[in-house]
Amino acid sequence: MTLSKGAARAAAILDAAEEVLITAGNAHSAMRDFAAAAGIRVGHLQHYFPTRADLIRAIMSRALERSLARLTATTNTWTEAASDTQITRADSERLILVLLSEQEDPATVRLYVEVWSLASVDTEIAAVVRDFYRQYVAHVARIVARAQPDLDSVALRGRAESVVSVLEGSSVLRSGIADLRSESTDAILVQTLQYLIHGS
Amino acid sequence: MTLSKGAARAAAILDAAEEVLITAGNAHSAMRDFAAAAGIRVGHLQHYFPTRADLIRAIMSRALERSLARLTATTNTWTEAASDTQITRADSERLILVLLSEQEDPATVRLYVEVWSLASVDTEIAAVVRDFYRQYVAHVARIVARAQPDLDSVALRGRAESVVSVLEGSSVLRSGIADLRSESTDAILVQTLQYLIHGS
DNA sequence: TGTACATCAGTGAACGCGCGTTCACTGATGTAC
DNA sequence: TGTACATCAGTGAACGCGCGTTCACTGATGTAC
Repeated sequence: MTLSKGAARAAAILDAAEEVLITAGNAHSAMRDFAAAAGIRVGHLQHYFPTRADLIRAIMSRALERSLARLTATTNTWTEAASDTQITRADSERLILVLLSEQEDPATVRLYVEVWSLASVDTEIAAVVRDFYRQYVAHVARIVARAQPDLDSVALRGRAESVVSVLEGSSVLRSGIADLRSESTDAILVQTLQYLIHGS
Repeated sequence: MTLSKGAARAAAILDAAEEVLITAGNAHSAMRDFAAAAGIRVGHLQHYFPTRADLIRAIMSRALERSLARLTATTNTWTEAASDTQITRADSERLILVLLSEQEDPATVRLYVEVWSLASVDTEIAAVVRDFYRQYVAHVARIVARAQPDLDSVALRGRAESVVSVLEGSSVLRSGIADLRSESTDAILVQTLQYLIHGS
């Protein structure tokens, strides 16, 4: 589908602004920076995003939606048709490796950290973030359910939340923030996630 | 030990400033806010912390040192004398519950998130943060070593980093950011951490 | 014990700049009849 | 098919305020002899 001129420009603005946000951080990026990165004037930027908060919110919610879409796309590849078929350890290992490899990208982690920081200050972003994690956990719970069909919903939820905890935590540890990345740790992380998804 | 007048004031400034930082966030707290919270004038604040960056760095490194000190204090309670005695599952469970309960405090999590955000922008803070995690992981590795004396250093490091990952991730999930907190998840988190510390 | 002087603690006003936002405007694109 | 008008895309300058920092200053505390 082709976007209208306005929608295409809005998307281009978000692309450019997201990059600015990733490199400079929320505190150090100004409307003038966003506009310059998009190759337009500030007034024009405001034509699409009237206030700075509007722009930041748009960047963040788009990024979170994209993360969810990517997760869904990844899991869909190994299930084509029936969504109630059992999941093998090989399936989940492939998924885990995809998720971990995404964390190699510093930009993604940077954006997540800014989102967490903003969520404490901007109630609209806070709502979007909570909703994102709710969906994220629900999706993982469905995966766990297909690995361990006998678990009840409370146990599924617990395991799904733990899986997401491990992933979010390791994204911080493995990123430049803590700068701790080693193959042996990756192996144990995979093992731990398998433990959660498939049981002991 | 009693502090000199200057040192006491500096500590009081840091206390007040930390609270401002926690409630307003780095982006929304000004030198005037820090000064007002400490009950002094801006010029006076600058007498102790010449620039804003100096103040922020002091807040952050003090907070991280405090975290490490608390961890050390907690583990020391169950080992009094000999540091090479084996650790029981009861010992480590107690430690885990202490660590998880600290995450109940929104202020701690808020500060961590701000530290992560700042580390991407301020190279001095980045160095402090990396050092903090290095020490944190090393400490946890020593605990794991006492639970599984037969593991080699690579395996210890992997397990320690995974433990810290789980803790950092769950702090995000359990805080107001994702707002996902349930007893069933706590149980599985404890189980997962035990799995890492004591082996399967 | 007293005096002179340096250093530290604290005040208060001002500077200058970067910021988000406002506003009046021009040009391009669509739409009704 | 042409014209009139509304809406959308985009420009450019200006405003006003909040910010970190500077600076000259006063009062308190310490220290040397």
